[in-house]
Amino acid sequence: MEYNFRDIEKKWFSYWKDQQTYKVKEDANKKKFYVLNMFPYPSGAGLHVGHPLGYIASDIYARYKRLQGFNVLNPMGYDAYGLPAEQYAIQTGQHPEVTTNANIARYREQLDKIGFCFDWDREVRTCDPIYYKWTQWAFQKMYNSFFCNKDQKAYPIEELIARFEKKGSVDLNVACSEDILFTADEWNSYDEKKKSDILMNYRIAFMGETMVNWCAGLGTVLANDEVVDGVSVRGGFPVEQKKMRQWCLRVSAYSQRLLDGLETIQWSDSIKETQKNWIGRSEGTEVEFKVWNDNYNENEKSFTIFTTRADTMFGVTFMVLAPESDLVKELTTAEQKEEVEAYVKYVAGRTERERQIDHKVTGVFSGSYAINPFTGEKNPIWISEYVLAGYGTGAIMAVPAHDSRDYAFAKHFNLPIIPLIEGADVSEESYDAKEGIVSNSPAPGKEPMTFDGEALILNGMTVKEAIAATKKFVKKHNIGRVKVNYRLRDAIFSRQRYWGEPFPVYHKNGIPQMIPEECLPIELPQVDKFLPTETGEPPLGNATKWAWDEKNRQVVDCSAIDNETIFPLELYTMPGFAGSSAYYLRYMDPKNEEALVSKEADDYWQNVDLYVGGSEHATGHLIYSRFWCKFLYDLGVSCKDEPFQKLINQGMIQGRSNFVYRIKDTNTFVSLDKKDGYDVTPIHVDVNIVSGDVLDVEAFKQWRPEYNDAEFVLNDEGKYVCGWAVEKMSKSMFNVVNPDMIVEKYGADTLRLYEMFLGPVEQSKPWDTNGIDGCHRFLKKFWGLFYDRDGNWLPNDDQPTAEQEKSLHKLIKKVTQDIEQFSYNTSISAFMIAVSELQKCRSKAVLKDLVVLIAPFAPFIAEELFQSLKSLKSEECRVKSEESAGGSVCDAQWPVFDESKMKDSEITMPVQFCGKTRFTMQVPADAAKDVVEQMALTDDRTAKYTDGKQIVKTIVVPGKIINIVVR
RNA sequence: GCGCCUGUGGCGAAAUUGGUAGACGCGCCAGACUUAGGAUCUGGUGUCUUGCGAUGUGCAGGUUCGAGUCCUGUCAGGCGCACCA
Repeated sequence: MEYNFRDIEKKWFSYWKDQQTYKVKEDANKKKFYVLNMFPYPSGAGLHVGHPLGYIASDIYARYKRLQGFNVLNPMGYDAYGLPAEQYAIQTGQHPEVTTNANIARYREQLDKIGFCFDWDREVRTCDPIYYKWTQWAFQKMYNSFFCNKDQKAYPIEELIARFEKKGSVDLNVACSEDILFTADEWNSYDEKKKSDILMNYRIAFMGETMVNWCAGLGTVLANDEVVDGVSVRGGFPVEQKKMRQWCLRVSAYSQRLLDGLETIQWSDSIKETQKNWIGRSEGTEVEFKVWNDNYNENEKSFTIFTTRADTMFGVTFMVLAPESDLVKELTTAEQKEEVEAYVKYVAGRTERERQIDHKVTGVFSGSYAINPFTGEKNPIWISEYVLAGYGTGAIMAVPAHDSRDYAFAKHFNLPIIPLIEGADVSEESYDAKEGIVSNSPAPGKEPMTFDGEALILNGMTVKEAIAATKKFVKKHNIGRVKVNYRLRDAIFSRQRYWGEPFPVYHKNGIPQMIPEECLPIELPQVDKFLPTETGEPPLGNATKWAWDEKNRQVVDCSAIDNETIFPLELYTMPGFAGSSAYYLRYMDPKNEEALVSKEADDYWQNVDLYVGGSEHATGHLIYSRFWCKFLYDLGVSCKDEPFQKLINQGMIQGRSNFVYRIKDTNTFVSLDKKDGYDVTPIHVDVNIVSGDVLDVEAFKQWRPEYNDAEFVLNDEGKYVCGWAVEKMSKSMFNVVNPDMIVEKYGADTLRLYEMFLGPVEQSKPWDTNGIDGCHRFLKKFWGLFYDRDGNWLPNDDQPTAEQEKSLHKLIKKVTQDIEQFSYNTSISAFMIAVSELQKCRSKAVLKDLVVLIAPFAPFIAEELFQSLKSLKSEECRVKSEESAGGSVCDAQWPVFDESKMKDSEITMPVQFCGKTRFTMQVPADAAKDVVEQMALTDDRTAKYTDGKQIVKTIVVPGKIINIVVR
């Protein structure tokens, strides 16, 4: 009987659906395992063969874990909000919801064909009000929380208010946008608006006037990870820096926890490294410098700089302020005013992209000086764009001898350079390394400043020691403080778009107000246009029913706004990462209307054990999700403070394009191997009419009208061979391979097997349909173990031979190990070997284990054969319980590896040279004694064999002894 | 510039702790069965050499009885960060 994958796959797909085979419930008697894929954005193009790669990898693991007796949660859903649907809506007027739903339906259809064990009852969609209710809820919780630096934990904002009422902001150590000083009396005297403004400074979700990435092309602000090289990731539109009032999340508060958490999770080094860079922790020192100029006497005005090189205090020759710094205005003297203003204007006119690409040395003198606290010298204060306003204090001390940027600046403006490290030559370039012995600190013959009679002397110390000594000194004498800086910025949390979660916020007399929790969700209103309004408001400004009736607690028509009881609702929407940050929690309890996730479900499922997705989310989703999780952990909603325990980044599947070669100015196409000697133009040809790089000539003629009368120069075998290249998989290259077509031609099991056989899951590789026949043949051979060509059922009650047992157990060991390590390609190789070894095996017991082993990879064929084998007695089937005795292969038990079955004629023994064990080798058991005697004769290099030949190395493999004769 | 990763046949790739390099698959070659083969089966297939044999994991060294694997340098490709003080 033929392996009829079409009937088999159709049959078991409906069976699994009818039996709800993949439905999971919390079960205290079973250990849980949570497998998760990054949920897809349902784009209009549908799935190509690259998309399911990660899903297949995780599906195999999920099925394997289930066969091992775990209760496996393997859900799927859709990240349904996003720009493409909205852009499409703007162009066509089609509501994004309509396109999104159509795309989801298409995705689902494609996914269903591949045989995943998803529990679709748990599906979530980020655009579904019952889902985004909890996105809005989490936002409100963040709004009503602040972050205590000392405890490294979020608390309710009420606790902060209570503290303000008692003690004001004195000695406060909480995460904030800026330090604000006020007493309890002052606080209590403030009006509601003032209090609200101050609290915004501390809330975890807050509205702030910040520098944002404004993308005019998209009409919205973007987060830092959505901008690359000064242009938007989506669309590639230029992005400029602009100060705007936006909702933000105080992600930076969690910097240290985000960094520490990386130590507790099993992610790839490269992703961890990327996140570490993005968080950018740097330990340094803040030092106060007093200002000296015509306007200020000494001691009147000072400012703070941040440095990681406290050891270089004696090498400071000038100071630099960021052009955007508030200090610029204060420190510019009257005579420099004009020049400084011109410079600041010039810098403001430079785009982010320009600043990133060319690092011009520019700057202007402010007219003021700063007094170095250690030398007492007056250093000029300059203003330059190479100092960033957003990092540290926006002001630096410049040490040109030991910082390349300061060096370039000093050379350009002819400022002094003082070397501080013994033997450092700074005549050509700066010495940036943090190595060497400090000198010139203080310079010979110069008296350093004293503090309570004590002076800082660093000469003779190593750089490391000098940094430590300076830190200690600075702290002791209150000149500054030890400070840890992070590069991680707060996330801009609002977008000027339509197709996103609306904020559960209304504005009352300039003060944002939260919609009462019990009124959530606030649903996205209907609009007739998806573009910004004529007055420049975001698209939600087009909504007519978008006001909040405080008294009746409901959304009402905008025309009713009276600013007494009815107020306008927020016009911004949330960004894409809002809905994707905590979706993994929602899968645990997707229908709960009372909570994001119930205590019981959260306690049972905890967090994701295995997360599979692309590495491109390293600085986006994977940071935001960790932040969100930590916040929910502080809140007591999640019992884990890391969302994803183990992360696998599947590689990208690139396209493999095919080319035909048209002879210039003709409609004749020449085969690849004949093209030399012709002047040809390569033309992309649809890979779906090419098989094994051989063009289907007739299909090509039909492909495009202009090729109807094409002529061909074929090769000697009468074939047209195409050229090929690896490119991105895209429609325009005609190299998109659709999984449906593969399933139609070869079946889902073959597709699954082949995608895994292609190479390591984590590696990027081009899709090449050419090799797929090998996997399909393997499944046919596998089928052939059970049915002969005439359809006779082959398995019987024969006892397996020792050889067959060995083949099986070798396979069990290999496959089990490989799945644990995600080396699916090598386990498929092992299957191929095992199947050839077991060609003659008729033993049901062995064949049954084989079926269970293949089930994670090729579930359809496994189910079919398993059901056929059910004529076996249930204990032989090793089915776990009576009630599931008639059940699916999914409920079978993973075969147990038995070391004793592997034992045969070989043993492992150590080989010694000169009394030291050099290596181990496998030898026939009965020959062991013999070999020991032979090896006992060894000296440092040679071993003598009984026939008198000199041998340098003896490797014994099963059955034969290979001697390598010494040269 | 700094940090991380990867370099193995015509192709995708294997190779416990250093121990037969190239498993397995594709492709290719030969043969069998065929009217036929983009079906199936069998055998072969790193390179050079008629053969014996030599040689071979980007390149150059080193450690070792022994290196794809460890160390140093170097080249190439990829990724991340990037006036972050």
